[in-house]
Amino acid sequence: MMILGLVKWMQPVHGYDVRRELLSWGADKWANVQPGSIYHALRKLGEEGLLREVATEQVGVRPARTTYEITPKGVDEFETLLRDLWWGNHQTNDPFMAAFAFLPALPRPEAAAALRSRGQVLRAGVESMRASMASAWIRDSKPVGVSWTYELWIARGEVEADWCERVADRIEAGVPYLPEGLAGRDDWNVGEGAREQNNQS
Amino acid sequence: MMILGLVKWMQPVHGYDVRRELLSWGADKWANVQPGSIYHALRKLGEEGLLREVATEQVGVRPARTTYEITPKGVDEFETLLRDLWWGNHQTNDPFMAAFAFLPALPRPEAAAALRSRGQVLRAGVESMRASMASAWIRDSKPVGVSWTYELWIARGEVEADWCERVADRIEAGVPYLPEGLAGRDDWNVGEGAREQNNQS
DNA sequence: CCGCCGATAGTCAAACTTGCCTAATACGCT
DNA sequence: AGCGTATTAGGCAAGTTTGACTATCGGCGG
Repeated sequence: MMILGLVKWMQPVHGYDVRRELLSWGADKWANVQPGSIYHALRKLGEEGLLREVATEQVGVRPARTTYEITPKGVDEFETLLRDLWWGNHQTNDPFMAAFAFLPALPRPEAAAALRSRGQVLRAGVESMRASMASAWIRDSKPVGVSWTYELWIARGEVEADWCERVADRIEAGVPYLPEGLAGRDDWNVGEGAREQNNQS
Repeated sequence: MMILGLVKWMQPVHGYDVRRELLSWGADKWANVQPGSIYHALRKLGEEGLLREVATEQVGVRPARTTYEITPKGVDEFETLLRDLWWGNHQTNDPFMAAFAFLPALPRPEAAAALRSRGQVLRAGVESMRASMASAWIRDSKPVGVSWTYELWIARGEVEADWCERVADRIEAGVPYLPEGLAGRDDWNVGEGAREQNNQS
């Protein structure tokens, strides 16, 4: 969990602070940390002895907020986790790749169109990140790591947009989905008109 | 869920078949579908009326296996989901990016070394995929989509390896993590030797 | 002055995942 | 023939994640 890292960084914090920071990083998109998970995670880390409750102040009639702090054991665990992530190469799982596996399930024109659209969206994203990086706000008020992250996203985005267009070209050109010798229908008769056919495993 | 798609593709199937296919795709790595999830998913899809139980044959004393088939409603749902994934641009969430956000928590030499290592691992992966693509087995016995997928992974891998090396260079060159004007320590005094210090948020 | 809206903190039950377990048969090895 | 291991199917309880919800206060437009 990277909640641990945040607590370490912001030292005495309460859940809501963590939530805001996480959202400001847009971390709900690229880490799997939705706001709802935070409090549970904090409590669980507390039970494991990685965090320690520091105070439980109450301002007015608002819900009491509990402040947490990291313990030495927590620091240890955090560094272990961090090194794991930095050194290990964990496969990134991409929902689009999952969908792409079902390529033959879409009519060719639609598949090509979708890919082209995706390519454009990616390029737009790249442009917007370029603009962000050029802006003074990012350069002067955020850690440099942010820019470097953007750089990676830009590079990935460009490569992927190129790929989308290349594949779209092939699909439009009618490149067959299955190799010559292999039995099976080339497309999955999308929509209706599906009759029984022999599919031996 | 992409289980739905598999059932549609392999028509009457029982859970174990789905599991094997999924594993043979390596889908446990890039989709979030571990073998244990499959049966639950099948049952749930059945309850929702997207799948239909076809038979429950029992061979010998083995556990009975229930065979499923997709319903028209299921086909609809599948196509909706598929289009969603093809057209929408869902952010891929990458655990490494999460870890990279904590860059200053690692000593510079280690961070640089980790990045270089990562770069090499990525290049090795790229090479192995290149080899796979060149091999006849892939070309002649798998859908072309597989090769295209590999192509994307190769491109991504290369771009990312380049990035790793670029960033490692910068880290080694001692580029500061924080912009000039900003208060805060440059690194997070990793390891020991951490004494209390004034960390005003 | 009043009502509406957003920010503040956090809870909760439901849904989803996951790793591990069972239990019998087929198969290869000595 | 005896034995160990892999394969075949699938169950299950425990852990995680999530989206929706509560309830209040400060400020702002009308």
